[in-house]
Amino acid sequence: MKSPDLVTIADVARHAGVAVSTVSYVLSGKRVISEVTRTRVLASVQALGYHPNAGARALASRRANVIALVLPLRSGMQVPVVMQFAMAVVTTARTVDHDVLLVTSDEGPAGLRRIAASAMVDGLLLMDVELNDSRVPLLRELGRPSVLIGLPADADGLTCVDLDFHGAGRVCVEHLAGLGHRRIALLGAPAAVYDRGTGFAHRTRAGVVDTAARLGVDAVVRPCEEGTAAVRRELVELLQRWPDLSGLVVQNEAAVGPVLATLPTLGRRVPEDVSVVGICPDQFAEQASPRLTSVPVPAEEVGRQAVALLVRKVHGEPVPGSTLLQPRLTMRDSTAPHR
Amino acid sequence: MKSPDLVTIADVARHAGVAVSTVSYVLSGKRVISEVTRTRVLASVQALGYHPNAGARALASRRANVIALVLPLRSGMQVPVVMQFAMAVVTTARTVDHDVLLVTSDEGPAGLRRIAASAMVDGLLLMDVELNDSRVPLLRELGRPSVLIGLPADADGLTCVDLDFHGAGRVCVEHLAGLGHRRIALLGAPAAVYDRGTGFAHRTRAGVVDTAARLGVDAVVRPCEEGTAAVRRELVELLQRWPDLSGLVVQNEAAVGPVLATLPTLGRRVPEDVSVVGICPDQFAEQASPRLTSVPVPAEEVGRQAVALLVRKVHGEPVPGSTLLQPRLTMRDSTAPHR
DNA sequence: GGCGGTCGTCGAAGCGCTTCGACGGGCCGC
DNA sequence: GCGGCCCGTCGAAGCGCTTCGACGACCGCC
Repeated sequence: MKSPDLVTIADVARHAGVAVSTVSYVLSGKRVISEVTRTRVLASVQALGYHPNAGARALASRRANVIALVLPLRSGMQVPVVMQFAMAVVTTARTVDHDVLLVTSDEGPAGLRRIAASAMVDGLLLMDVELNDSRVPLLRELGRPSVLIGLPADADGLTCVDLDFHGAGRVCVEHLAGLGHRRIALLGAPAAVYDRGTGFAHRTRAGVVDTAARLGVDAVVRPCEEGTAAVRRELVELLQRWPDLSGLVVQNEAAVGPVLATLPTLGRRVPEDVSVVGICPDQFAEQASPRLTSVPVPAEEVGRQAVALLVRKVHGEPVPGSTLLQPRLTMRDSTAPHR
Repeated sequence: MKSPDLVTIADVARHAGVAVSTVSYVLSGKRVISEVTRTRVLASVQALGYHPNAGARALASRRANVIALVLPLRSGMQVPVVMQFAMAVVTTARTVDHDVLLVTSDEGPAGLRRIAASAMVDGLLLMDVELNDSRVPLLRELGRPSVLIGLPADADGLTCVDLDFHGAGRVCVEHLAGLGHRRIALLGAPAAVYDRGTGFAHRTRAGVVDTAARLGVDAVVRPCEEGTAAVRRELVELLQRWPDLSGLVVQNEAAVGPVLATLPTLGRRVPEDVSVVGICPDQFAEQASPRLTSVPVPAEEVGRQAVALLVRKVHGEPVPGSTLLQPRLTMRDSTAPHR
C-alpha cells in the first residue's frame, strides 16, 4: 500500500554504513570497490528494495537510458510486422538496460525536436522509413544518435537496418523461374504505399523486375489494395489479360489469405496451376492454406540489430552505415514446377 | 549539426532579463506573471528554442509526465486491435502533455516494480488484462495510479475500461434471433485465450449463452484456432453436427476472412444460407466480402478514455471504478432473415 | 625508516528544474 | 501622508544522482 519511492541512494548508504558515492560506484562499477564493501552495499540495496530515480540519474549523468521508437502512424502500415518490430525493440532494449518511449510522428517535426531537446531519450529509432522521408533531414539537424529501420533514398551518414528487399524480390523470382514459370506477377502493396515512396515496396519491385529481365521471365507488377473484393478484382483482371500466368509473388500480408482463397474459385489450383510465393511474416505463411512458400520479414532480427546499433552509437562507438539482412526463402506447399 | 541541449532555463532567463523562477512560473502558469514579462519570456523561449530538460523537471517536480503502457506480449493477441489501442493511447497522452513508455510484462513483476520505483512514470496503463491477471495484485501493492484495459475477476478498487463484451455477445444474438435464426454458433478466440482466462472471451461467451437461453435460441460455442485450415475444419464439423445452423458469431479477427471464404465452398452462401456477424475492428468488417455485419471493438475510444482516467488519477482526482462502453452493431451485408 | 604508489573510500560540487518564502513598490483607505 | 496590502518578481534551497579530486591507510623499496 505504501509507495516506497522514499528509498534513495542516501538511505542505502546509511543502511550499509558507507558514503553515497560508494554506493553509486558499486552500482555503476565505474571504480573499484572492495569485495566486502560491495557485498554489503548490494545487500542493503536488496533489503531496502532500492531502485535509482530515473530523473535524477538522467540529470546527473546526462543519459536517460531510454530510446525513442518513432512510428509514423499512417494507413497501409503492415500492422503485425510493426508490432513484431516494436516488441523485439522493447525486449532487446531491456537486455541492454534501456527503456523505450513510444512516439508517433504525427506531432510533426516539433514532436521529435521536443523529445530530443528535452533529453528524454538518448537515441531515436525510426520505423517505416520512406524513400523521401521528411524526418530524415530533421534527424540530421538534431544530431542525435539514431537508427532507421528501412532505407531512405539518401542514406548518407545515416545508420539503417532492413531486410534486403531487392534481394527478396530476386529470390522469389529465381525460385519461380527455377520451377519453370515463364510469366509471373508481383501483387504488391496498396498503391498509396508506392505513391508515398516507401522503400521496401519500391526495392522489392525493382528486385522482381531486374531479376525477371535477367532470367528472361515475363513479369508484371501490380499494386494491390486490401480486402477480399479488391484482391479478387485484381486477380480476375490479371488472369484475363495473361491466361498463361503461372507464378505469383505476393507482398501484402492482408492479401495472402484472399489470394489463396480466390484462385481456386477462378479455376486455378495452388500450386498445380499457379505457384504463389509470399513476402510476409512466417506466421501468415504457416497459417495459410496451402502453407505458403515465403520470404519472411525478419522483424525480430531487424529490431534486435537496430537496438544494438543504436546503443553503440549512443556510447559513441563507430557503426556501419547500412545493414541489409539477407533474404531466405522457405519452401512450403504453395509452389510447384510449371506443368 | 550542433546539438542544442545547452539551452537551459537559465539561458532563457538571461536572454529575457528575468529570474529563473520567473521563467518557470511563466511556463507552468503556477503564479501570476504580468503580461509584458510573460510575453518577453515566451519570446526568448522561442528565440532560443528552449525545451525543459525532462529529467530535471521530473526530479524537481516529482512528476515525469510519462505513463507506462504495459503489454503482455503473448501469443494469440489481437495484434491490430492492440496496435490501435497503443496508437490511441499515445495520441491522447500527447494532448495532455504526457509521453508513453512502452513496457512488456515479460520481465515479470520485477519490471513493473522497477518502472514504478524509478519514478520514471506517473501511472500505468495495463492492456490485455486477464480474469486472473498476475499483475493485478502487484498493481495493488505498488500503489501507483493505474488503469486497466480489460476487466479482471476482482476489479475491486481498480479502474477499468473496456467494451461491454457481455453486451456485445447479447447484441449479436439478439440480431440473429431477430432475423429468425434458431440455431447459432459462436466461433470464438483460440482455446489458449479461454484457458488463460482472458476476460473478453469469457464475457462474450456468457453474453451469447445467456441471451440465447433467454430468447430460446440454440447456441453452441466453439473456440477457434487461427489459420484457414483450422477454420475450415471447425466449420465442417459444426455443419455436419448441426446442419440447420444458420447463424454465426465470429470473435476472432483472423478467422473472419477464412470463414467467409470457406462457407461457400461448403455449400452455404452468406448471407442467404448462413448469417455471419463479427466482433472485430471495423476495418476487417469493411474489407470482408461480403461486408461483415459487426460489433466493432472501439479501440480508439477505449484508449482515449483510459488515458483520460489515468491522468485524472495521477492528479489525484476521483474516478469511477469501471467504465464499460456500450456495444453498437453495424449492419452490413453478411446477415439476412432466416429462410 | 621514510618515500612514492596503489587501493578503497569519502565529500562536495554540480546537473536543470520547481517551489517556497521574501521583498520592493505601487495603490488604497483613513 | 502613512500603514497595510497585494501584485509581480527574485533568490535560494533542495530533488537524487554522478563524478571528480582528495585523502588516509597500507605496501614495498632503497
